[in-house]
Amino acid sequence: MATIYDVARHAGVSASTVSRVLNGKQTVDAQLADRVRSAATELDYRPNALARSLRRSQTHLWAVLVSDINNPFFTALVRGVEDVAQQARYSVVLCNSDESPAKEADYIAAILAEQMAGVIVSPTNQPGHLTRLVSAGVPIVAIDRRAEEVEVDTVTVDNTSAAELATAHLLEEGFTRVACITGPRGVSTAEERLAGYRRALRAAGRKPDPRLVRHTDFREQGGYAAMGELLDHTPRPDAVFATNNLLTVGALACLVDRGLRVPADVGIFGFDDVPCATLIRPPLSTITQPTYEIGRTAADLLLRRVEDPSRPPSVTVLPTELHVRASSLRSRTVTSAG
Amino acid sequence: MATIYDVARHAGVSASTVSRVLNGKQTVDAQLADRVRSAATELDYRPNALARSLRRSQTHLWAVLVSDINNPFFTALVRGVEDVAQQARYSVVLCNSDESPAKEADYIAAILAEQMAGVIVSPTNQPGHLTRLVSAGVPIVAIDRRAEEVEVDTVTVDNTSAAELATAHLLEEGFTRVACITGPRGVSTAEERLAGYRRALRAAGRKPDPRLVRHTDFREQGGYAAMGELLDHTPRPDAVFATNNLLTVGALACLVDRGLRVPADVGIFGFDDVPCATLIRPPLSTITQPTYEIGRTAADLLLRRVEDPSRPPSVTVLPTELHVRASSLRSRTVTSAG
DNA sequence: CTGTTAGCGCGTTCAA
DNA sequence: TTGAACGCGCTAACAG
Repeated sequence: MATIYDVARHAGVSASTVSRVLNGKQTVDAQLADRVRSAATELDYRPNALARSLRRSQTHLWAVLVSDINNPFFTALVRGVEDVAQQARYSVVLCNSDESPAKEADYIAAILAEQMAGVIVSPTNQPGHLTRLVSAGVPIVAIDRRAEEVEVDTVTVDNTSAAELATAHLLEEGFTRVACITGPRGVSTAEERLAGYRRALRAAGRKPDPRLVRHTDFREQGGYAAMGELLDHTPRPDAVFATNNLLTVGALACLVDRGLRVPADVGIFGFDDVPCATLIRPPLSTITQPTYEIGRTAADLLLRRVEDPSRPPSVTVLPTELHVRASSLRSRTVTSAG
Repeated sequence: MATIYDVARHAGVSASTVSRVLNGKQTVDAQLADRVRSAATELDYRPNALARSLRRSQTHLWAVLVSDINNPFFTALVRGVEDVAQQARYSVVLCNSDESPAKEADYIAAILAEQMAGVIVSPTNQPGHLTRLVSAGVPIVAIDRRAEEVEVDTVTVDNTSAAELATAHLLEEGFTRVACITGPRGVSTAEERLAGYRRALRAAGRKPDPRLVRHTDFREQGGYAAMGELLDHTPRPDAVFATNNLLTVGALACLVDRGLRVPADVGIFGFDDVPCATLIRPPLSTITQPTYEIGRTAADLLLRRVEDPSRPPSVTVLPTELHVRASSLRSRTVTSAG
């Protein structure tokens, strides 16, 4: 690999001049600049990012640290991040903590060690993890979940209201024993969506029944098991609100395996888009989030923060959409909305 | 951030001694080593990976460069890579070329600039792309698709035979106008699976009809459009073999939208696991690949190549599984296999 | 406007 | 066994 000195020699100038030209400093004679540029292309010169970063103590790498790489919600979001990043000449790398605090810690160490220029993260809220990044001055934007301990830019949706709407819809449809399968305690999305579920029940004059609530990990397997438990106990639910796409799929799979009909035996309402939603019968009622926009917005915030690290942290709440389809309709014709 | 000099001062030794201790060189007095280690933990010293990499001209970052981050085949595979990488103390970052040669070029430039320690790639086979990595001496393993131009370690499956089996099954079921929806020309998986389809037809004494073959991009939208075209032309297929999961989903969505029954009107056989496969009715017949194993194997090969760059490139062919389900069964009861 | 000099933080010679 | 000196490739002071 050619270094900046090779280019300098080739163009008959000093290394600093090469550096200036290649970094677009306007204080170089036009003719010299041309010589430098042609020397650079001739030698196929590519600046050593390591050396540059060491000098500037900053890279042009952004990390997107997600809790589950197999969740299409997160991968869809990456697209939005990439589009913004590319325009600002950053590269985006995806890191998968796999819901494991240890892996998250490893990646945070790597992000720190590699001095990455910014991080977009769906926090697992392990004590100290994000603090480490913040105190190192790494620009951070939290997505999906709220970060605890630290105040950072956040892009999220109104989980509580969306969950309330979905649950209210089930109640209005005439379901009387509406269960909720939600994620781990302490994860803000799991808590907020559960809170919305409870609020809807209270608003309808019902008392939330703790026996109808299950906490589990945000995985298909978790949804499957939780649904099974709910069906095996009293009161047996006649509808279920699942607070994430994987939970929805798992719950549905459980219902199918037990030969229960949806929505005749059990109604179901899901959160997030489900892969192949159009192919699943009956069509699933879901709350959807603007995944691409979440990614874009987070990336925009990251850019602004890189420019001005002192700006006060902001919280952006993006709108959700309620899609009522057949899976949540009691004894009515199938309609479609949203 | 504390530097190696801070630690040295704190421990009353020189920076070189600190370096030696922290890199496990055995030539340091035990007592001194202890002092160094406690000084390091006390200052929460974390080596600057940039400086270290600049010096060693190598990072501890692996890149997995895939053509579609939304394809679960690729994200599932990453898990296998991660497990191997973690044990060898590498971090894995995922880069999404999004089937765009320009983006792939950008990421390759970044990989080169950041001097990443290794790359696992599903090549788009753009002229020069991989060559650039190879000539820079970056260890590479190709997955899914074969790399052209360059000879590199490759992990793949026997696409031709698997496709032949699937197509033969459709023919044996009595389908007479079996179509094939495959990926872009020049992509080895698309070509090989198409070749297997043709081989099965010939083996059954049929002449492959070019009007029943469609090339498109490996996207759901592509599968949808291709299926639509096939249905709008003569001869109208009574079965379709789709050579990738997204194509399968797209084709199926098209059939559903047109009110066609599967498999009564049109039979379907897919390649790769389809998300939510268990929830789709009728259950889909598919060829599945050992995604996790592909990731593990590729990572193992990468490790070996890092250790011994001179080792001759190898090709690992992993087994596929044929899962015959209802979508490909003509006038028979629904059974399940595999 | 240009070149010389210095140093980012580390690992690795070379002497001692 | 240890420390001093050097350089990885680059950018940012400082002079000229």
